[in-house]
Amino acid sequence: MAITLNDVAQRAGVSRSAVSRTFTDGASVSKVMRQKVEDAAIELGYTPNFLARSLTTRSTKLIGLVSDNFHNPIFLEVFDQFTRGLQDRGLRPLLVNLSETYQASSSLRMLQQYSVDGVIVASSTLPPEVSEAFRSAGIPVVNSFGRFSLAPKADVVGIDDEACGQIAAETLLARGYKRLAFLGGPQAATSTQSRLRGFLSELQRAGGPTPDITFAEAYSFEAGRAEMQRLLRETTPAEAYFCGDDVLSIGALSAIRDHGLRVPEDIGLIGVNDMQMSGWQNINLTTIAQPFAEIIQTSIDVIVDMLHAPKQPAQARRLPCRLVERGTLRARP
Amino acid sequence: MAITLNDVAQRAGVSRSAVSRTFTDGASVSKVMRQKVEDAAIELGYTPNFLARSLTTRSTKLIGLVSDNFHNPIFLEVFDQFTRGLQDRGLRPLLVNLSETYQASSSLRMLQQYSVDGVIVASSTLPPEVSEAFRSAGIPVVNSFGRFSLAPKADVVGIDDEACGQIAAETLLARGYKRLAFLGGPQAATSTQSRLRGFLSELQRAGGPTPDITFAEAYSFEAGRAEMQRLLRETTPAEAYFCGDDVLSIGALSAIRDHGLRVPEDIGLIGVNDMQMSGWQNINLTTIAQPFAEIIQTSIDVIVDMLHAPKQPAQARRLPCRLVERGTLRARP
DNA sequence: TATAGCTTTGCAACCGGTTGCAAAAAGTTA
DNA sequence: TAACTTTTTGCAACCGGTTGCAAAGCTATA
Repeated sequence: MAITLNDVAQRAGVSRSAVSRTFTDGASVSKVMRQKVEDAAIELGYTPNFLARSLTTRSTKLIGLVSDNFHNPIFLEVFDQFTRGLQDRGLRPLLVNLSETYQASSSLRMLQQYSVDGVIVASSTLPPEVSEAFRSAGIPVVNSFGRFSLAPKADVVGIDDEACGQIAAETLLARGYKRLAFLGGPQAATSTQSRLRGFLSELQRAGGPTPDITFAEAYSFEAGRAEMQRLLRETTPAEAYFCGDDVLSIGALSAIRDHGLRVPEDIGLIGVNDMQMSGWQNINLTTIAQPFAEIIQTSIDVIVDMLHAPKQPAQARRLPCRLVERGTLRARP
Repeated sequence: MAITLNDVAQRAGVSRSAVSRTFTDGASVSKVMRQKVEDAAIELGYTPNFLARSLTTRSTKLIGLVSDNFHNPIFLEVFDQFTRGLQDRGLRPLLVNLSETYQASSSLRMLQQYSVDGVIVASSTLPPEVSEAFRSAGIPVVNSFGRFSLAPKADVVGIDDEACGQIAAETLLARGYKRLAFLGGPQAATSTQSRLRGFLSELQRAGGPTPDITFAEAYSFEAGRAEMQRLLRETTPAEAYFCGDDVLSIGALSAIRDHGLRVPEDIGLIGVNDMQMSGWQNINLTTIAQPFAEIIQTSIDVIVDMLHAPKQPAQARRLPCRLVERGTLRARP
C-alpha cells in the first residue's frame, strides 16, 4: 500500500542504497543520481519510514513527555511551549498522562518499547524517583519543574523555591505589612516546603514578624478558596498572605471578596507562577513569576545535549524568579 | 546494548520464533516453552521493541493528536481526557502543535513518516481540509470539536452549534430580556456563524427582538474584554449578551465590572463551554455546556472502530448541549 | 504398533530501511 | 595515455521483530 524504498529504486532504475542515500544527509550521491531518485520519489509520492530507519540508526526522535498535571491551567502554557520547542528541533513529543490508573512504572516500560530518545518529566509534584527510574534504565531524562537538590540523581531544571520565598518576604516587608501569613500548597509538596523555608528565613534575617502558617489541600482554586474561607471564619486574618501559587491565590481572592473584604485595602495577596490568567484585569494578581519559557528551553537544551553526549553526571539547574507587581498588594508606605 | 529477541532465544536455547510467539497473543506455544522463554526474558530484562514489531504487523498504536488550541484553558481538560482515553485503550498520543511555524501540511507528512494508526484533529477552529487531507492520505481521522456538515468528507464529532444558539435565545427570552445582543468569536469561525444562525432563527420563531451583532477578534479573554469595552464606550449596551464562548464571556464580564456596571443586575451574560473556571465563585457564569467527555469518548470510539474497519463513509456526529444556570442572568420574571 | 490428526517448533523470508566494503567510475597528475 | 586518487555505486548483511510453511513431536484411535 504505502510506497517504499524498493518502489522508488525500481522506478528510478537504481539500487536501494542509492535511494536511501539521497534521503540521508551527508551521504555521498552524485548530482544526476539524486535527480533521478528525487524525480521518482515525487512521482510516486514517497516519504521515508522513520520507524524503519530508527531500527538501524537507533534514534527515533521521539521524546516522552510525562506529566501528572492536567488540571492547573499553567500547564497548558507549558505543553504549548514544550511541544513547539521540541518540534522546532525535529523531535516528537509522545505524551504520557500519569494518573491513578496509569502508573509511572508502566510508563517507563512503555516508553522503552517505543525506543524514545529521551524523556521529559514535566511536573512539580512527582517524586524524583520517577525521573531516576528512567535514568537508571539508560534513557536520557530531565525533570522539568522538579525540586532542587544539591546532588540529584537525575537532571533537574526548576526555580529556586527558597529565593522565591525570600522575594515574597522582602516584598511584603517593604510594603509595611506587619501581620503576615503563609498559605501554602499541599504540606507534603517539597515546593511548598522550600518556599516556606525561604520565606521564614528572610523574615527572620530582616527582623520581621513570625507569620501564621497554613496549607491548602491541593494547588487548586477550590482548595485555596476553602482554606481562605476557613481562615476568615475561624481566625483573625493576617494583613497579607503569601500563597503557594496563583491558582490558589485566585481561590483565596474569591473567598475574601465573598466575605465582604477588599483586596488590597483589607487584605494583601501575593502568589507564585504568573499564569496568564493572573494578568486578567478582574484578577490582577501580584505574583512571583516563574521563568516558564527559560525552564522549558533549558530542559529541551539539556535533553538535546544528552542525546549527543549521554551519561554526564546529573545536575540541578535553578532559574531565578522575579516579582510581577499588579494590584493585590498595597503601595509602599 | 538493549536486550533483543536474539539474546533471549540464545539464553533460553530456543529459536527466535519461539520467543516472538510467547510475546504475541494468540500464538501457539507449549507450556514448557513459554516457561523457558519467560524465565530467560525476566532474567535478561527483555521488553519487545514495539517499533520493530510494527514493521511487520503494520500497527504502531500511535495516534496523532493534532491541535492548534493551546491557549483556551478548556483544552487542558480536553488533552487530559484524550490522553487518558487513548492510554486506556493501549494507544499512544503523538502530540502535534499546529502554529504559524508548524503547518498542517508538514504535520501530515510527519505523521505519515511515523506510521501513525490514526489521527485525531482536536480543534474547533481548524478548517475541515486539515482532516480531509489525512483521510485522503489513507489515514483514519476524526475531527473532534469540528464543524457539523451534512455530508462531511471526514468524520466529525462535535456539538450542535445551531441548537446551542437556540438554547441561548430561549433562555434569554424566558428571562424577559428585551434588548439582546450577540457577541461572537472571530467572524470567520464557523462555530460562531452557526451559533448566530441558531440564535437568530429561534428569536425570529418566537417573535423576539432583533439582536445587535458583533464579533471579537479571537476566542480569548483579551478579545472579549476589548470588544465589550468598545461596546460600552461606543454604544448603548444591550440588556443581555450571548457570548461566543466562556473565556470571551469572562473577558466581557471584567470589562462590564470595570465600567461600574453590575452583572446580572445591569447586564446579563450567557456563554458557551462550561469550562471549570466558569464555576469558580468569583465568575459564576451561566453558560451552555459542551459535553466534553462524550465528545472525546465518541471521538476515540470512532477512531478505534476505523482501525478495525477502515474506509466507512464519513459521518458527522452532533452531541447535544445543555444549559448550566449560575449567576450571570437575572431570575425569571 | 501403525496411522491419522493435531499441536508445537524451527527455518527462512520478509517488514523498510541503513551501512561497511569493494568494485566501478570519474577526476588528477605526470 | 598510464598510474594514481577520489568519488560514486551496488552488493549483501544487518537492525529487531513476525509469520507461512513444512518438519517434528504428541496424542488418540484402530
